[in-house]
Amino acid sequence: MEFKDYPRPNITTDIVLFRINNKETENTRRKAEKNLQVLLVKRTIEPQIGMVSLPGGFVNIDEEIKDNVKRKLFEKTGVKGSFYIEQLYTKGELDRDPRGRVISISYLGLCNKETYNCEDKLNENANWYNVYDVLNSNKFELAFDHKEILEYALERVKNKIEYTDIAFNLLPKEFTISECQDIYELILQKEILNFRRKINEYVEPLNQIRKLEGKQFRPSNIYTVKKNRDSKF
Amino acid sequence: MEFKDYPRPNITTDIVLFRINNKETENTRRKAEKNLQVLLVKRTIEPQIGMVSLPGGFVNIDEEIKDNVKRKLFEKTGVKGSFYIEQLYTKGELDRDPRGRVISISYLGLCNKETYNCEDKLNENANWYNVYDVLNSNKFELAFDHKEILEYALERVKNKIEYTDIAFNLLPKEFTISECQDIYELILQKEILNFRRKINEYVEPLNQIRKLEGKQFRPSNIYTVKKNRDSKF
DNA sequence: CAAATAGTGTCTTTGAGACACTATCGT
DNA sequence: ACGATAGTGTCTCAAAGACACTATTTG
Repeated sequence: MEFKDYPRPNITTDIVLFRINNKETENTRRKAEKNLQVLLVKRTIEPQIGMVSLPGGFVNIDEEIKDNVKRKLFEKTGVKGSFYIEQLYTKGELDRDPRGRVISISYLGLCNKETYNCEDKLNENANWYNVYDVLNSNKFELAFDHKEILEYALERVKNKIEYTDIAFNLLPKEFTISECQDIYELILQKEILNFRRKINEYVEPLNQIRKLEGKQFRPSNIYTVKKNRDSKF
Repeated sequence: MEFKDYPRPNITTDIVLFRINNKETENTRRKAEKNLQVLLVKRTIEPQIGMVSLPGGFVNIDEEIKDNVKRKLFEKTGVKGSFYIEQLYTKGELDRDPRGRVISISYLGLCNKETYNCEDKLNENANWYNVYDVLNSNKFELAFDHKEILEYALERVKNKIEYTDIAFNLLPKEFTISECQDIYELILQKEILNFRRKINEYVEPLNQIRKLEGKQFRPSNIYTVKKNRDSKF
């Protein structure tokens, strides 16, 4: 038994992949440049040539959606790995792509230097962009409705970071409380008091210290995510 | 400029439409039969004939997704109206439909007797079912992966009811605190203390009283949803 | 008055916020 | 000692929970 033939919409995926890329300066962390980045591709063909867009592409009829997300991500940007992804939203407005009817299933991804091939070079037109620059300045223009999707992804992270442990997907296995706090403050866009205490139930100290070369201040403990705590997710 | 032709997956929508249908008994509300219901359709054709399924169907290439949800809902069940709907999740596993590749965009709907045509008769194979009966007893078998979608919808409501005002979409414009509490308790599946106080910031008393015929107890005030409170959504 | 629901008062416990304090490194 | 970050102690205040109490209806 088969379906009858009729004109079908195109199906694509798009992924909003975030990473953190903070740069520390001289002898201070406070003045560090704090960077929440998203992976985008500069368009080299019409329509919307020259604009940046989320990596993604058409879903084959015999391909699982998640496999398509990973495949297209690699083809367009050179990035692969095993990082956190979750479905975001499906957009299908009639006029969202001038070429025809396209329904796009978007995904949110969170990676860190241990969960993707960060040593490899990116494809020619792929680049990591500061999220807030992309959203707020008009130096970069996002193709199609990708700005909307990016905003939605950021909103999702902003919400879920408050009641889940997704933030840790942006951190390597071992991290300091300050590194973790940077992430929360970057995403929530505000200073957080008593962070150490709030995050305490989620983390576990290894009994190791991380000394930073040439930094003249107290080294911090190294922590990992606590497993088997009673979480809702 | 057009897309090239290639084999495309089928796109459908499915809607999980909830309503509340409590029956009061004799002279008491406490012992009332409390009913959270979902609208399902008995399948009359293969595959999975005889099972119940969520109303839905194929998206036309020139049809907005939300329009398709409403259209298919009406065609399959006879229900129409202007009630709350939101997108739930898009499922597209290769083997989820034996007839071929089907990607389904599911929606959650919440209605009440004022927001849909409840006076009209339902289509022959459509019916309202108690949600917990459907999920927990094995009297009803849900077709395809619709049980998973129904569980997901219930989970979504359960979560959002705690931090949004979606619950009020299950109530008519005017209601009593007890009616409202019934909904929260039905969905969260637990008794709630101090409910009146918790809901207070969301509701506003009209200065009217609802007397119930033959009920020998204090009549309650009538409330509406408070507008213009500073909400996040 | 009794039965049943509607609605309030108030005590206790818990957790969030503010912020001062101690600890530890390199120069 | 100083500058910078790491980490703790503790006070205050507001929200959540428990539960006893009052109010209003009809038979």
